[in-house]
Amino acid sequence: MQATHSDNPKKYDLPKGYEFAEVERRWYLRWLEEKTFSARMDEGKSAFAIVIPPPNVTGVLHIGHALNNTLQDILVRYHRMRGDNALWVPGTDHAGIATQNVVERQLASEKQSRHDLGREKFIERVWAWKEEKGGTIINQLKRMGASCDWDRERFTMDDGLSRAVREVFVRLYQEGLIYKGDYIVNWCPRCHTALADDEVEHDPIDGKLYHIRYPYADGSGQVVVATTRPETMLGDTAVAVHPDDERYQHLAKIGISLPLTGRTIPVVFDHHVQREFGTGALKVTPAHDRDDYEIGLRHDLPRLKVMDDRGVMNQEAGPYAGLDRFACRRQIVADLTAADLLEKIEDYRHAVGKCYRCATVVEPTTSKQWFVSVRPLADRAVAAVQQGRITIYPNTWYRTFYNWMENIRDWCISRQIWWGHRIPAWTCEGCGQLIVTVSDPDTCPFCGATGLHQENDVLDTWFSSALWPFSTLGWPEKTRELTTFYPTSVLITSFDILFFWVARMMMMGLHFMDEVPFRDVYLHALVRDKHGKKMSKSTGNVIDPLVMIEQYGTDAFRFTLTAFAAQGREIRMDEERIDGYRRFINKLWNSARFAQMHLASADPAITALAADPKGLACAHRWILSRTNATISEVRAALDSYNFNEVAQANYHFVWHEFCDWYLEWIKADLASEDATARDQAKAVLLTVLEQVLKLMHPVIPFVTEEIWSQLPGVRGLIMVEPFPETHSAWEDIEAENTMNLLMGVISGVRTIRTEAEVHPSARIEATLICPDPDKRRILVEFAPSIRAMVRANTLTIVESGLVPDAAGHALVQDVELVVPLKGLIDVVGELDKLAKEQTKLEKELERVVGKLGNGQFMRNAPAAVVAKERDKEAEIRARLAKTIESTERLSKLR
RNA sequence: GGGCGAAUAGCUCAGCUGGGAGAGCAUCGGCCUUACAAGCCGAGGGUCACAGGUUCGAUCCCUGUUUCGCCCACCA
Repeated sequence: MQATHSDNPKKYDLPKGYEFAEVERRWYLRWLEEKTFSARMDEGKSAFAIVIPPPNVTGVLHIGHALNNTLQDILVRYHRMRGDNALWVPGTDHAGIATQNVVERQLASEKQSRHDLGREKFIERVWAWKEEKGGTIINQLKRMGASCDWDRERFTMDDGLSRAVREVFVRLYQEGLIYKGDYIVNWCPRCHTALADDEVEHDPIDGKLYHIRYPYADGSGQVVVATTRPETMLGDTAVAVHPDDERYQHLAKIGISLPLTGRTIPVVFDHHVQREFGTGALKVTPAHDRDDYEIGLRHDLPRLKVMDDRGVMNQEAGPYAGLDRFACRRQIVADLTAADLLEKIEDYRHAVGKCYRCATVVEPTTSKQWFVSVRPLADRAVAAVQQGRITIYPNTWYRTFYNWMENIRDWCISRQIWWGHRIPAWTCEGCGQLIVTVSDPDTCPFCGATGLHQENDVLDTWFSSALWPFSTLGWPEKTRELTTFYPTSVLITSFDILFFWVARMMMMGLHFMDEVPFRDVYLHALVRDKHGKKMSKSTGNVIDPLVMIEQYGTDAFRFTLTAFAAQGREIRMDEERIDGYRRFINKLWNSARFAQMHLASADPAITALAADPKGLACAHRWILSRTNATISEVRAALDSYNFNEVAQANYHFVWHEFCDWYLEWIKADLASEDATARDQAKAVLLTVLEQVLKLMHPVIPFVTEEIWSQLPGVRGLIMVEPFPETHSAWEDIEAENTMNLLMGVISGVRTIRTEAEVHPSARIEATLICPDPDKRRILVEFAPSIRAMVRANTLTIVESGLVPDAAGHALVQDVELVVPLKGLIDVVGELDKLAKEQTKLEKELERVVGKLGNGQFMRNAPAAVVAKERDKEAEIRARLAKTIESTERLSKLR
């Protein structure tokens, strides 16, 4: 790259290609040094705050994080430039099970288990791991350019947040909203912990449905029950049938002799039973099935646990004790078959719950757990959303949100692992009382005894993250941060944690702060591969953000994510697009290089010329008007979270208006002898470039900062420059119309050239036939520019005239473009094209005429639409006439 | 079983409250026109999944169908 630079050392200060790696490192360090990411706590300004969805401390940056944090950074940078007191709070989540797993694996490689170390040592070990390796993702966020206030980085287990967690737990307990209960939970036999309902994933599997004969205790008959899990029959404490099921009315007084155990169990009548399913009789295992648990409660059935925490059959399983649950299933099936009690086995596809961490089949089981009564909390969250105190984007999520909140169950918050917030509850060995306090008690407040035992369980990780928006701002202290930044402005996250996290933040925020945690929620899409598949290591379709950054640069990668971030549900990431946007960054870079070449010696004060564009040449007024429109579009898109439109508007403006037309157009001015022309061009060039760099800085911070620093004059950082605002003085419809005409004419002539295979460097003679006097004046005025842009020796502009036989011809608006051709033209090909064109126009005309002749249309359609149709008709007629004319002309040449 | 979403150019996607569809990449043709060949100038390419309905008019609204995807749910 340096080699190309030295090709022309005098002319260019910037290297020919954008070298992102060095630039990105340099500017990020500079931003950190100057503390530009720090919130100023200036209470006079309006606050804009975002709390980061804390990534797992074990995490490495994946493409979902990349998207999530790019969008947040865009908003924070935008608001910072707008002059808001902007704060982006970063941090990480202790991620209970995930982190514990990592360290346990480490121990396993040393042939140790956490039990060998004991709880205290194990936790020390996890902390050590966290200190050493836990910062990975934070550094990766920095490479993404994230402008977080790093001095405020938090961790869900740091002292302040731990204090908040205890405070919340104790208050909820005192308010009766936390209780400890015997309950059926989803148990992961591998992780040895309870899982929340939403931590269980249901996958359909091909299983079997076993139909088992349960004989009556008196030997007078039998009832057949169906189950997918025969091993649970050892824990059956009833058979249930529907109360209205006539087939089974006689069972009221009959007991069932449970096979293989000889226990006698009752028959109960319960509405839950589906009469149509199987035989309409249901075996009831209250200790190992959620439904059966409920039935058990209603009929006061005993709960017989037949498995232990590892999924191994226990003493209650009698001869089966010691068998793994699946081995036990096989044995039971064999024994039932031997006893001729198995009526049949059917193939059966059904959903099985699996642990979201390790995919082990979850075993529903009863145990003592801690719960939050969520109903009252959920109701407040629903009310807040209904009242519009929180706005959800995109709005398709409202219904889903309400639906979930209506059906929410109590939240099991205890986890049987070691890494996490240990539940602040102690049992007194003396009096047996439960003590729940913020600070560790020395003695029992009830009996004064000193033997206190703290709960072994820790809290669900989501419990602490639910407090994140206020705990990170210093709660329960009454801090300036809280009064300044709470409620935060917007939460940006992926929709898959709407319930895990977002809803719970609403509940906790409303309960403890009496105010919503954020005004807006923006739920972005899930990033998939280009075929719509989930990215996963096993399928090998993962796009690694860090590799993308190395390869294409952070800005190109960020721009791609932004361009993809429409308000949908999934984003299909295509690496080719990243490459495309890398070229865009390079294009921008080179436009700056061009500008630099002409502006090197310029006084930046010349931009004052652009403040009032009235006296400027048309192209300048046009680009300022387009700049103004782009500013307006970009701001609107940012304000409404339409990120893809931000990218789109900038891309189109920079490449296709600023570069393709404006820069080409002003080349002549910049080379002109006329000092006024040169100054105007320089002034507007610099003005537009400044505007566009600022406009794009939130999306592509590095390259904009680099270019900005190279522009003439002494400059501060672009990241603290004011964001562009629209100027009504820049809006200029007339200039836009004029330029549209000129650009149309130029493109038209170029098309003729290309189609006639005129060599690009060859000069042509062109004639423009323009009956409209106003347009003719414009064409005459800009003839030199047109000539340059179409490479014409002569450009004749006339009111009317005949088209010579051998000529390329086209119609733009009502201007006829004529290029006489010396060489051969492809008469047959041309005629073919004209014929095609003619039928197309005739069809269109038919439709338009039909429309205008339709009384209904004329009566009902708005005047503007009718006028548009009329214009269209006139235009089609004119084109049609010209097409027929051309056909006749060319036919003569055949 | 409920709920939600998607179906638009070869590919990946836009298309705001209904007025004959756009971009990038890919394809084809031509250019080293000194900011950029990581580029420039052009071109081709679409029954907007299917069938109805509402409307003067439907890619857009309604109903149904097909295909795909997601979420929730207690049918053993």
